[in-house]
Amino acid sequence: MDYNYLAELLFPQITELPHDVEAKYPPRQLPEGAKVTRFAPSPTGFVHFGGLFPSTVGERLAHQSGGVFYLRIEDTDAKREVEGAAEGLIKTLAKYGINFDEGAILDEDGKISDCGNYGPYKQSLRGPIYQVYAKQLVREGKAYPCFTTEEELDELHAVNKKEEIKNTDWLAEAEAKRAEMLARRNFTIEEVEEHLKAGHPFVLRILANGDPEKKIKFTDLVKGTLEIPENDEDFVLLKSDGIPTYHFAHAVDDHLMGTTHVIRGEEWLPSLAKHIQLFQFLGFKLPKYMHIAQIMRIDENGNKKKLSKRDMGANMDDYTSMGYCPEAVCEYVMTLLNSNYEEWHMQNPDLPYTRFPFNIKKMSTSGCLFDFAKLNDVSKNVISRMTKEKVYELSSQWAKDFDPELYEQMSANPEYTKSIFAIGRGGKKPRKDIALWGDVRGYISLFYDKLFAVTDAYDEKFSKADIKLTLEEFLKTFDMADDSNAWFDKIKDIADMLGYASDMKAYKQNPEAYKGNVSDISMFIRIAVTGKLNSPDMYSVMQILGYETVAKRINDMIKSL
RNA sequence: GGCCCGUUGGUCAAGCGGUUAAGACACGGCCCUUUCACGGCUGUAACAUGGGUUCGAUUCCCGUACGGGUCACCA
Repeated sequence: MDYNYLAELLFPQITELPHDVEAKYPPRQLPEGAKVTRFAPSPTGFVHFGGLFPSTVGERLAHQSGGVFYLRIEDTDAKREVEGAAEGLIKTLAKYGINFDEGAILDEDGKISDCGNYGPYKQSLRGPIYQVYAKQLVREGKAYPCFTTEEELDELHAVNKKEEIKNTDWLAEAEAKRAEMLARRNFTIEEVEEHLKAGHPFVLRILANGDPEKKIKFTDLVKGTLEIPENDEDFVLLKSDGIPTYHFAHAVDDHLMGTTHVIRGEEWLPSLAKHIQLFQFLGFKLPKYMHIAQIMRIDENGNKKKLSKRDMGANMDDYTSMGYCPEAVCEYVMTLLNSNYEEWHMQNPDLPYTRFPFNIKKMSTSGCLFDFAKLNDVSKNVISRMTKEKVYELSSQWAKDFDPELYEQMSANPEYTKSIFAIGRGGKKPRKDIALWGDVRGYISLFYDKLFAVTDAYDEKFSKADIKLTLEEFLKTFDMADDSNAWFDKIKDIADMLGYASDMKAYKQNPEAYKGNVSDISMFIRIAVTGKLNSPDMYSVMQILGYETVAKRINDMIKSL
């Protein structure tokens, strides 16, 4: 077979040779040890929590080593592409500190444009480049055209749709595939010419030379040493529209763009043998690989499943609407990525996570479950460290978009709102009431007449007369000028007067001697003033509310009793 | 079904041939405390399983079970 002739037949329009292309992509001039990584999403929707993992790893590794982190858009499947997804992806990623040095970026108009010398960074714009290498592979007898249509393949295998794959007769399927592959390899130049003359589309397949009985020893930076069977499948390089498949694009792009470390999910492990073979055929140096474990969820049967699109917590945009700080999410991601992150953070509570020495060796090899409880804990700590100004700024920003009623109240008097956030803030042991901005309403609504409501009721074991008396007595002597001790002494006086213990120690020694204790008296007042059984320090609350409001709420309660 | 990967408390996980098998989250108790939150102390709870190798295996090897991934002109 005259492969040169075949190559001309298939790609008459391609005149460049691989070395012409190589000349346009000179090796990068980077310091020793600098890593070049990339994030390469396909623009098919929102950023997925699972996508945050490889992108965070890539970003950290590149920037920690003085290397380059770039974005490549893998838009080789027009059918699945979603309008505007790439733009959304970039914006969301930026929110989580994933910033690119190079690649597809947003210009001032919010449109995608290229930045850097190794582009284009959108695969749909790189068609001719792939074809140069495709043609070369044909010349070398390492790839061949296949005119079998998709429909014919479907018929041949009867089943190859995802849903039906479980019920497949696997042995028969394997034999059929084998036979078909051997048959399609036996073509003549004349047949090819006929097909082309008739205008039939073709896909370009690799001529696999692997023996699955033989194993390749391979070292993955996360998974360690792996043994995988050689590839013997004539997988598709170029689809019938001339656009490459992931496999081919991966080899050509990562080679040309100088990627040193390929970071991707472990779902790619099964196709690794294909990639190794391709790099070999193409004469490219294999990059280092890191296959990172998937994030899991629990399904209705209690089994772990890969966290996927529809799942709670998958869509990063949901974190924004729920009101999680990106910083908290990033920290949570770090705790999952590097097990010693928390320890480091305890020793360096004031340093941002970007200062943490991220270490590949500390990465887990098995998939972990997504845990909202842990995220909330991390998040509470992050927010508790913020100043009241910061909390006001971020929470009102959130409320503006997601809780307009709350926003209206908060922003009407920013200083007032900040004073609420000041309660128990600062110092060594700050309050941790807020995990996400969605918690803010519940925490501060009592401070706004429009949002205030009495939601907790008095326990029926207390007499209404006592409650009423407490409220009346409190109001008689309530003075905004009192300090917290004087203020509380007055409450103690009421307790004594009504036969409730004002001294907790005395009460504990002899509870039968009293109707209750000062905490009950406090509670009588608390429900009237805050509407709830639990609240932040009541003295502080009253100081913020002011005399008028406190008095009004107490009087309202007295009337309702 | 083939191939690949994985398996330490409910969750995230230290460990890398000899440990009372860390820590964090969650949960329970106690203390502090006018409630809550914070903080302090404390408790329950784990090496999937069977064989080897070894003086000794959570750690190394093999099998089994279980879980996950993948088997497209999708990435």
